[in-house]
Amino acid sequence: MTTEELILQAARKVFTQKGMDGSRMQEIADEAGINKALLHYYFRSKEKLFEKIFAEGLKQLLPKVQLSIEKSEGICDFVHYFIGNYLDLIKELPYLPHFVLHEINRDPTIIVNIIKGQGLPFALLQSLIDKDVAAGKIKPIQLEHLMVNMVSMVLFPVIARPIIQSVLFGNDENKFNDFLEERKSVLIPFVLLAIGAKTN
Amino acid sequence: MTTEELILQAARKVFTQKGMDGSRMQEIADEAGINKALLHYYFRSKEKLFEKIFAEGLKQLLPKVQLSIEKSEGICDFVHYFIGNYLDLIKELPYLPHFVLHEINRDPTIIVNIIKGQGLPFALLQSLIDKDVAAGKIKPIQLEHLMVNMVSMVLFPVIARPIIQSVLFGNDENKFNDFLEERKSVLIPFVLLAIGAKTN
DNA sequence: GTCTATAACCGGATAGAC
DNA sequence: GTCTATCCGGTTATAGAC
Repeated sequence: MTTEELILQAARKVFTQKGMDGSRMQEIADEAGINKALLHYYFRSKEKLFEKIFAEGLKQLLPKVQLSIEKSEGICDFVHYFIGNYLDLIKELPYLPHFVLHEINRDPTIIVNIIKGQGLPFALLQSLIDKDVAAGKIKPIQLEHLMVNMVSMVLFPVIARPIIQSVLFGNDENKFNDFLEERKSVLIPFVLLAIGAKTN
Repeated sequence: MTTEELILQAARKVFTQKGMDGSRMQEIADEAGINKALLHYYFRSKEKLFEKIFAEGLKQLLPKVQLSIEKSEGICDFVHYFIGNYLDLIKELPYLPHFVLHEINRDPTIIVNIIKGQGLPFALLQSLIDKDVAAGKIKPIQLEHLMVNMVSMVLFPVIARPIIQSVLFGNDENKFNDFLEERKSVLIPFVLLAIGAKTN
Protein backbone atom coordinates (compact mmCIF):
# COMPACT_ATOMS: atom_id res chain seq x y z
CA MET A 1 0.00 0.00 0.00
CA THR A 2 1.35 3.39 -0.96
CA THR A 3 2.07 6.05 1.59
CA GLU A 4 -0.65 8.22 0.14
CA GLU A 5 -3.25 5.52 0.67
CA LEU A 6 -1.90 4.90 4.14
CA ILE A 7 -2.42 8.53 4.97
CA LEU A 8 -5.90 8.63 3.50
CA GLN A 9 -6.91 5.59 5.49
CA ALA A 10 -5.58 7.07 8.70
CA ALA A 11 -7.17 10.44 7.98
CA ARG A 12 -10.49 8.77 7.28
CA LYS A 13 -10.40 7.06 10.64
CA VAL A 14 -9.40 10.09 12.67
CA PHE A 15 -11.48 12.72 10.88
CA THR A 16 -14.63 10.64 10.93
CA GLN A 17 -14.28 10.05 14.64
CA LYS A 18 -13.30 13.53 15.75
CA GLY A 19 -14.27 15.93 12.99
CA MET A 20 -12.07 18.64 11.56
CA ASP A 21 -11.58 20.69 14.73
CA GLY A 22 -11.07 17.75 17.04
CA SER A 23 -8.51 15.98 14.87
CA ARG A 24 -4.76 16.46 15.12
CA MET A 25 -2.31 16.05 12.28
CA GLN A 26 -0.02 14.29 14.74
CA GLU A 27 -2.70 11.71 15.47
CA ILE A 28 -3.24 11.05 11.79
CA ALA A 29 0.50 10.69 11.29
CA ASP A 30 0.76 8.26 14.20
CA GLU A 31 -2.20 6.27 12.91
CA ALA A 32 -0.52 6.02 9.51
CA GLY A 33 2.84 5.18 11.05
CA ILE A 34 4.59 8.13 9.44
CA ASN A 35 5.43 11.67 10.56
CA LYS A 36 3.63 14.97 10.34
CA ALA A 37 5.83 16.45 7.65
CA LEU A 38 4.78 13.78 5.21
CA LEU A 39 1.15 14.72 5.59
CA HIS A 40 2.00 18.18 4.36
CA TYR A 41 4.16 16.78 1.62
CA TYR A 42 1.25 14.79 0.17
CA PHE A 43 -1.64 17.10 1.01
CA ARG A 44 -0.53 20.69 1.45
CA SER A 45 -2.69 21.46 4.46
CA LYS A 46 -5.02 19.97 7.03
CA GLU A 47 -7.96 21.68 5.34
CA LYS A 48 -7.16 20.10 1.97
CA LEU A 49 -6.78 16.64 3.45
CA PHE A 50 -10.05 17.02 5.27
CA GLU A 51 -12.02 18.04 2.24
CA LYS A 52 -10.65 15.07 0.34
CA ILE A 53 -11.92 12.64 2.94
CA PHE A 54 -15.19 14.41 3.35
CA ALA A 55 -16.16 14.54 -0.31
CA GLU A 56 -15.12 10.93 -0.77
CA GLY A 57 -17.58 9.76 1.88
CA LEU A 58 -20.50 11.80 0.70
CA LYS A 59 -20.10 10.72 -2.91
CA GLN A 60 -20.84 7.12 -1.97
CA LEU A 61 -24.27 8.05 -0.71
CA LEU A 62 -25.85 10.06 -3.48
CA PRO A 63 -25.84 7.62 -6.41
CA LYS A 64 -27.90 5.23 -4.29
CA VAL A 65 -30.54 7.87 -3.71
CA GLN A 66 -30.53 8.68 -7.40
CA LEU A 67 -31.11 5.03 -8.23
CA SER A 68 -33.98 4.74 -5.77
CA ILE A 69 -35.80 7.50 -7.56
CA GLU A 70 -35.20 6.18 -11.05
CA LYS A 71 -36.35 2.66 -10.25
CA SER A 72 -39.64 3.75 -8.69
CA GLU A 73 -42.98 3.61 -10.48
CA GLY A 74 -44.99 5.04 -7.61
CA ILE A 75 -44.21 6.86 -4.40
CA CYS A 76 -44.67 3.66 -2.38
CA ASP A 77 -41.92 2.02 -4.41
CA PHE A 78 -39.75 4.96 -3.65
CA VAL A 79 -40.43 4.82 0.08
CA HIS A 80 -39.48 1.16 -0.06
CA TYR A 81 -36.26 1.56 -2.03
CA PHE A 82 -35.17 4.74 -0.37
CA ILE A 83 -35.48 3.53 3.21
CA GLY A 84 -34.08 0.12 2.33
CA ASN A 85 -31.05 1.36 0.42
CA TYR A 86 -30.34 4.16 2.83
CA LEU A 87 -30.43 1.86 5.84
CA ASP A 88 -28.20 -0.66 4.08
CA LEU A 89 -25.61 1.98 3.29
CA ILE A 90 -25.64 3.33 6.82
CA LYS A 91 -24.95 -0.15 8.06
CA GLU A 92 -21.83 -0.24 5.88
CA LEU A 93 -20.73 3.29 6.68
CA PRO A 94 -22.01 4.04 10.16
CA TYR A 95 -19.57 6.92 10.53
CA LEU A 96 -20.96 8.88 7.59
CA PRO A 97 -24.02 10.52 9.16
CA HIS A 98 -22.04 11.67 12.12
CA PHE A 99 -19.35 13.01 9.90
CA VAL A 100 -21.74 15.03 7.78
CA LEU A 101 -23.60 16.38 10.77
CA HIS A 102 -20.40 17.27 12.51
CA GLU A 103 -19.37 19.53 9.68
CA ILE A 104 -22.67 21.21 8.99
CA ASN A 105 -21.88 24.16 11.20
CA ARG A 106 -18.30 24.56 10.07
CA ASP A 107 -18.94 24.87 6.37
CA PRO A 108 -22.24 23.63 4.92
CA THR A 109 -21.30 24.77 1.43
CA ILE A 110 -18.99 21.80 0.91
CA ILE A 111 -21.85 19.41 1.54
CA VAL A 112 -24.43 21.41 -0.31
CA ASN A 113 -22.27 21.70 -3.41
CA ILE A 114 -21.75 17.96 -3.58
CA ILE A 115 -25.46 17.29 -3.15
CA LYS A 116 -26.43 19.88 -5.71
CA GLY A 117 -23.76 18.57 -8.07
CA GLN A 118 -25.59 15.28 -8.10
CA GLY A 119 -28.71 17.03 -9.38
CA LEU A 120 -31.37 14.96 -7.63
CA PRO A 121 -34.65 14.94 -9.62
CA PHE A 122 -37.09 16.18 -7.03
CA ALA A 123 -39.59 17.18 -9.70
CA LEU A 124 -39.84 13.55 -10.75
CA LEU A 125 -40.61 12.55 -7.17
CA GLN A 126 -43.26 15.23 -6.92
CA SER A 127 -44.96 13.84 -10.01
CA LEU A 128 -44.96 10.36 -8.46
CA ILE A 129 -46.77 11.75 -5.44
CA ASP A 130 -49.23 13.75 -7.53
CA LYS A 131 -50.07 10.71 -9.61
CA ASP A 132 -50.69 8.45 -6.62
CA VAL A 133 -52.74 11.10 -4.84
CA ALA A 134 -54.89 11.54 -7.94
CA ALA A 135 -55.36 7.77 -8.13
CA GLY A 136 -56.47 7.72 -4.49
CA LYS A 137 -53.58 5.47 -3.52
CA ILE A 138 -52.23 7.81 -0.85
CA LYS A 139 -53.24 10.90 1.08
CA PRO A 140 -51.79 14.23 -0.01
CA ILE A 141 -48.41 15.02 1.55
CA GLN A 142 -45.76 17.57 0.78
CA LEU A 143 -42.66 16.06 -0.75
CA GLU A 144 -40.43 18.12 1.51
CA HIS A 145 -42.01 16.80 4.69
CA LEU A 146 -42.00 13.23 3.45
CA MET A 147 -38.32 13.37 2.51
CA VAL A 148 -37.27 15.04 5.73
CA ASN A 149 -39.30 12.54 7.75
CA MET A 150 -37.68 9.55 6.08
CA VAL A 151 -34.15 10.88 6.23
CA SER A 152 -34.65 11.88 9.86
CA MET A 153 -35.79 8.45 10.95
CA VAL A 154 -33.01 6.71 9.05
CA LEU A 155 -30.11 8.93 10.12
CA PHE A 156 -30.97 10.09 13.58
CA PRO A 157 -30.68 6.76 15.40
CA VAL A 158 -27.13 6.35 14.14
CA ILE A 159 -26.19 9.91 14.96
CA ALA A 160 -27.63 9.77 18.45
CA ARG A 161 -26.51 6.20 19.06
CA PRO A 162 -24.60 6.76 22.31
CA ILE A 163 -27.60 8.41 23.91
CA ILE A 164 -30.25 6.03 22.60
CA GLN A 165 -28.21 2.97 23.39
CA SER A 166 -27.66 4.12 26.92
CA VAL A 167 -31.06 5.59 27.74
CA LEU A 168 -33.31 3.05 26.01
CA PHE A 169 -31.20 -0.10 26.06
CA GLY A 170 -29.20 0.11 29.27
CA ASN A 171 -26.08 0.58 27.17
CA ASP A 172 -26.39 -2.94 25.80
CA GLU A 173 -24.66 -2.87 22.41
CA ASN A 174 -26.36 -6.02 21.19
CA LYS A 175 -29.80 -4.71 21.98
CA PHE A 176 -29.07 -1.55 20.05
CA ASN A 177 -27.80 -3.51 17.06
CA ASP A 178 -30.96 -5.59 17.11
CA PHE A 179 -32.90 -2.37 17.20
CA LEU A 180 -31.10 -1.10 14.10
CA GLU A 181 -31.73 -4.41 12.34
CA GLU A 182 -35.44 -4.02 12.98
CA ARG A 183 -35.55 -0.49 11.57
CA LYS A 184 -36.14 -1.53 7.99
CA SER A 185 -39.11 -3.71 8.77
CA VAL A 186 -40.52 -1.11 11.13
CA LEU A 187 -39.92 2.05 9.12
CA ILE A 188 -41.29 1.03 5.75
CA PRO A 189 -44.76 0.08 7.03
CA PHE A 190 -44.65 3.05 9.41
CA VAL A 191 -44.18 5.51 6.58
CA LEU A 192 -46.56 3.72 4.20
CA LEU A 193 -49.30 3.80 6.79
CA ALA A 194 -48.55 7.43 7.59
CA ILE A 195 -49.11 8.48 3.99
CA GLY A 196 -52.31 6.48 3.86
CA ALA A 197 -51.07 3.71 1.58
CA LYS A 198 -52.39 0.18 1.85
CA THR A 199 -49.93 -2.10 3.63
CA ASN A 200 -49.46 -5.52 2.12
CA MET B 1 -27.05 42.27 34.94
CA THR B 2 -24.10 40.82 36.83
CA THR B 3 -20.82 40.02 35.10
CA GLU B 4 -21.37 36.35 35.74
CA GLU B 5 -24.69 36.42 33.90
CA LEU B 6 -23.11 38.47 31.14
CA ILE B 7 -20.47 35.79 30.68
CA LEU B 8 -22.99 32.97 30.74
CA GLN B 9 -25.10 34.67 28.12
CA ALA B 10 -22.10 35.23 25.86
CA ALA B 11 -20.83 31.70 26.39
CA ARG B 12 -24.25 30.31 25.57
CA LYS B 13 -24.25 32.13 22.29
CA VAL B 14 -20.73 31.21 21.21
CA PHE B 15 -20.66 27.63 22.46
CA THR B 16 -23.99 26.80 20.94
CA GLN B 17 -22.91 28.13 17.59
CA LYS B 18 -19.44 26.63 17.47
CA GLY B 19 -19.32 23.84 19.98
CA MET B 20 -16.56 23.26 22.51
CA ASP B 21 -13.68 22.80 20.08
CA GLY B 22 -14.62 25.59 17.71
CA SER B 23 -15.16 28.24 20.39
CA ARG B 24 -12.51 30.64 21.65
CA MET B 25 -12.41 32.17 25.10
CA GLN B 26 -11.46 35.46 23.45
CA GLU B 27 -14.65 35.43 21.41
CA ILE B 28 -16.75 34.79 24.49
CA ALA B 29 -14.98 37.62 26.30
CA ASP B 30 -15.58 40.01 23.39
CA GLU B 31 -19.22 38.99 23.18
CA ALA B 32 -19.61 39.70 26.88
CA GLY B 33 -17.70 42.96 26.61
CA ILE B 34 -15.10 41.92 29.19
CA ASN B 35 -11.66 40.35 28.95
CA LYS B 36 -10.42 36.80 28.90
CA ALA B 37 -8.98 36.83 32.40
CA LEU B 38 -12.38 37.42 33.90
CA LEU B 39 -13.71 34.25 32.33
CA HIS B 40 -11.13 32.29 34.25
CA TYR B 41 -11.82 34.28 37.38
CA TYR B 42 -15.48 33.26 37.36
CA PHE B 43 -15.21 29.80 35.82
CA ARG B 44 -11.80 28.25 36.34
CA SER B 45 -11.47 26.75 32.84
CA LYS B 46 -13.03 26.58 29.44
CA GLU B 47 -14.13 23.02 30.16
CA LYS B 48 -15.99 24.04 33.33
CA LEU B 49 -17.72 26.94 31.61
CA PHE B 50 -18.77 24.69 28.79
CA GLU B 51 -20.31 22.04 30.99
CA LYS B 52 -22.26 24.70 32.86
CA ILE B 53 -23.87 25.94 29.64
CA PHE B 54 -24.48 22.48 28.37
CA ALA B 55 -26.25 21.08 31.40
CA GLU B 56 -28.31 24.23 31.73
CA GLY B 57 -29.78 23.81 28.23
CA LEU B 58 -30.54 20.15 28.56
CA LYS B 59 -32.29 20.62 31.86
CA GLN B 60 -34.92 22.82 30.25
CA LEU B 61 -35.94 20.05 27.91
CA LEU B 62 -36.57 17.11 30.16
CA PRO B 63 -39.28 18.45 32.46
CA LYS B 64 -41.40 19.10 29.38
CA VAL B 65 -41.08 15.49 28.30
CA GLN B 66 -41.91 14.37 31.81
CA LEU B 67 -45.04 16.50 31.79
CA SER B 68 -46.13 15.14 28.41
CA ILE B 69 -46.10 11.66 29.82
CA GLU B 70 -47.92 12.49 33.01
CA LYS B 71 -50.72 14.39 31.30
CA SER B 72 -51.49 11.62 28.82
CA GLU B 73 -54.39 9.21 29.20
CA GLY B 74 -53.61 7.26 26.02
CA ILE B 75 -50.68 6.98 23.68
CA CYS B 76 -52.38 9.28 21.18
CA ASP B 77 -52.49 12.00 23.80
CA PHE B 78 -48.84 11.45 24.36
CA VAL B 79 -47.96 11.69 20.68
CA HIS B 80 -49.88 14.93 20.60
CA TYR B 81 -48.30 16.51 23.67
CA PHE B 82 -44.82 15.20 23.03
CA ILE B 83 -44.49 16.42 19.48
CA GLY B 84 -46.21 19.70 20.27
CA ASN B 85 -44.19 20.55 23.35
CA TYR B 86 -40.95 19.36 21.85
CA LEU B 87 -41.40 21.44 18.71
CA ASP B 88 -42.35 24.49 20.77
CA LEU B 89 -39.22 24.20 22.86
CA ILE B 90 -37.02 23.73 19.83
CA LYS B 91 -38.45 26.92 18.41
CA GLU B 92 -37.35 28.75 21.55
CA LEU B 93 -33.95 27.07 21.79
CA PRO B 94 -32.97 26.21 18.24
CA TYR B 95 -29.36 25.84 19.29
CA LEU B 96 -30.04 22.98 21.69
CA PRO B 97 -30.26 20.02 19.29
CA HIS B 98 -27.09 21.06 17.56
CA PHE B 99 -25.41 21.51 20.83
CA VAL B 100 -26.39 18.06 22.05
CA LEU B 101 -25.31 16.40 18.83
CA HIS B 102 -22.03 18.21 18.84
CA GLU B 103 -21.15 16.78 22.20
CA ILE B 104 -22.28 13.22 21.64
CA ASN B 105 -18.92 12.27 20.22
CA ARG B 106 -16.92 14.18 22.76
CA ASP B 107 -18.48 12.77 25.87
CA PRO B 108 -21.95 11.21 25.79
CA THR B 109 -21.90 10.46 29.52
CA ILE B 110 -22.62 14.09 30.39
CA ILE B 111 -25.84 14.00 28.40
CA VAL B 112 -26.78 10.51 29.41
CA ASN B 113 -26.37 11.28 33.11
CA ILE B 114 -28.64 14.28 32.89
CA ILE B 115 -31.31 12.31 31.04
CA LYS B 116 -31.09 9.39 33.42
CA GLY B 117 -31.17 11.77 36.36
CA GLN B 118 -34.61 12.87 35.23
CA GLY B 119 -35.87 9.27 35.55
CA LEU B 120 -38.32 9.22 32.65
CA PRO B 121 -41.14 6.75 33.26
CA PHE B 122 -40.91 4.59 30.16
CA ALA B 123 -42.83 1.78 31.82
CA LEU B 124 -45.79 4.08 32.13
CA LEU B 125 -45.63 4.84 28.43
CA GLN B 126 -45.44 1.16 27.62
CA SER B 127 -48.60 0.56 29.60
CA LEU B 128 -50.36 3.31 27.64
CA ILE B 129 -49.46 1.55 24.41
CA ASP B 130 -50.48 -1.87 25.71
CA LYS B 131 -53.83 -0.53 26.85
CA ASP B 132 -54.61 1.13 23.54
CA VAL B 133 -53.49 -1.90 21.53
CA ALA B 134 -55.72 -4.12 23.63
CA ALA B 135 -58.63 -1.73 23.06
CA GLY B 136 -58.00 -1.88 19.32
CA LYS B 137 -57.31 1.84 19.17
CA ILE B 138 -53.87 1.47 17.59
CA LYS B 139 -51.70 -1.15 15.92
CA PRO B 140 -48.94 -2.76 17.98
CA ILE B 141 -45.68 -0.82 17.93
CA GLN B 142 -42.56 -1.01 20.00
CA LEU B 143 -42.17 1.94 22.32
CA GLU B 144 -38.50 2.29 21.41
CA HIS B 145 -39.20 2.67 17.71
CA LEU B 146 -42.05 5.08 18.30
CA MET B 147 -39.97 7.28 20.57
CA VAL B 148 -36.96 7.28 18.26
CA ASN B 149 -39.17 8.05 15.27
CA MET B 150 -40.77 11.03 16.95
CA VAL B 151 -37.57 12.47 18.34
CA SER B 152 -35.86 11.97 14.98
CA MET B 153 -38.48 13.85 13.03
CA VAL B 154 -38.58 16.69 15.54
CA LEU B 155 -34.86 17.20 15.99
CA PHE B 156 -33.30 16.31 12.68
CA PRO B 157 -34.66 19.19 10.60
CA VAL B 158 -33.17 21.69 13.02
CA ILE B 159 -29.86 19.87 13.16
CA ALA B 160 -29.56 19.55 9.40
CA ARG B 161 -31.01 22.97 8.74
CA PRO B 162 -28.22 24.35 6.54
CA ILE B 163 -28.43 21.39 4.20
CA ILE B 164 -32.20 21.12 4.06
CA GLN B 165 -32.66 24.84 3.65
CA SER B 166 -30.22 24.92 0.78
CA VAL B 167 -31.09 21.71 -1.01
CA LEU B 168 -34.89 21.75 -0.64
CA PHE B 169 -35.61 25.47 -0.37
CA GLY B 170 -33.00 27.15 -2.54
CA ASN B 171 -31.45 28.60 0.63
CA ASP B 172 -34.54 30.71 1.25
CA GLU B 173 -34.65 31.30 4.99
CA ASN B 174 -38.31 32.25 5.00
CA LYS B 175 -39.34 29.12 3.19
CA PHE B 176 -37.47 27.01 5.70
CA ASN B 177 -39.09 28.83 8.61
CA ASP B 178 -42.50 28.24 7.07
CA PHE B 179 -41.55 24.60 6.76
CA LEU B 180 -40.70 24.42 10.46
CA GLU B 181 -43.97 26.13 11.32
CA GLU B 182 -45.86 23.45 9.42
CA ARG B 183 -44.09 20.60 11.17
CA LYS B 184 -46.51 20.40 14.10
CA SER B 185 -49.60 20.13 11.92
CA VAL B 186 -47.85 17.64 9.64
CA LEU B 187 -46.10 15.45 12.19
CA ILE B 188 -48.91 14.76 14.61
CA PRO B 189 -51.31 13.30 11.98
CA PHE B 190 -48.36 11.58 10.31
CA VAL B 191 -47.47 9.67 13.45
CA LEU B 192 -51.07 9.02 14.48
CA LEU B 193 -51.80 7.51 11.07
CA ALA B 194 -48.59 5.52 11.18
CA ILE B 195 -49.60 3.83 14.43
CA GLY B 196 -53.03 3.11 13.05
CA ALA B 197 -54.95 5.58 15.19
CA LYS B 198 -58.06 7.31 13.93
CA THR B 199 -57.34 10.88 12.88
CA ASN B 200 -59.90 13.45 13.89
C1' DG C 1 -13.62 42.53 40.56
C1' DT C 2 -11.43 44.05 36.63
C1' DC C 3 -7.70 45.03 34.00
C1' DT C 4 -2.91 44.41 31.26
C1' DA C 5 0.78 41.66 30.38
C1' DT C 6 2.79 37.44 29.89
C1' DA C 7 3.74 32.68 30.75
C1' DA C 8 3.09 28.08 29.08
C1' DC C 9 1.60 25.24 25.72
C1' DC C 10 -0.10 23.28 21.56
C1' DG C 11 -0.57 22.40 16.71
C1' DG C 12 0.00 23.40 11.81
C1' DA C 13 3.39 24.31 8.70
C1' DT C 14 8.23 24.66 6.84
C1' DA C 15 13.44 24.08 6.27
C1' DG C 16 16.81 21.28 5.26
C1' DA C 17 19.55 16.93 5.83
C1' DC C 18 19.59 12.39 3.98
C1' DG D 1 10.15 10.41 -0.38
C1' DT D 2 11.02 10.46 4.33
C1' DC D 3 12.95 12.10 8.32
C1' DT D 4 14.31 15.54 12.45
C1' DA D 5 14.27 19.93 14.13
C1' DT D 6 12.24 24.24 14.37
C1' DC D 7 9.38 28.19 13.55
C1' DC D 8 5.37 30.77 14.32
C1' DG D 9 0.76 31.83 15.27
C1' DG D 10 -2.84 31.25 18.27
C1' DT D 11 -5.11 29.77 22.76
C1' DT D 12 -5.64 28.71 27.52
C1' DA D 13 -4.36 30.07 31.76
C1' DT D 14 -2.00 32.86 35.37
C1' DA D 15 0.54 36.83 37.72
C1' DG D 16 0.15 40.98 39.47
C1' DA D 17 -1.17 45.99 39.36
C1' DC D 18 -5.12 48.82 40.34
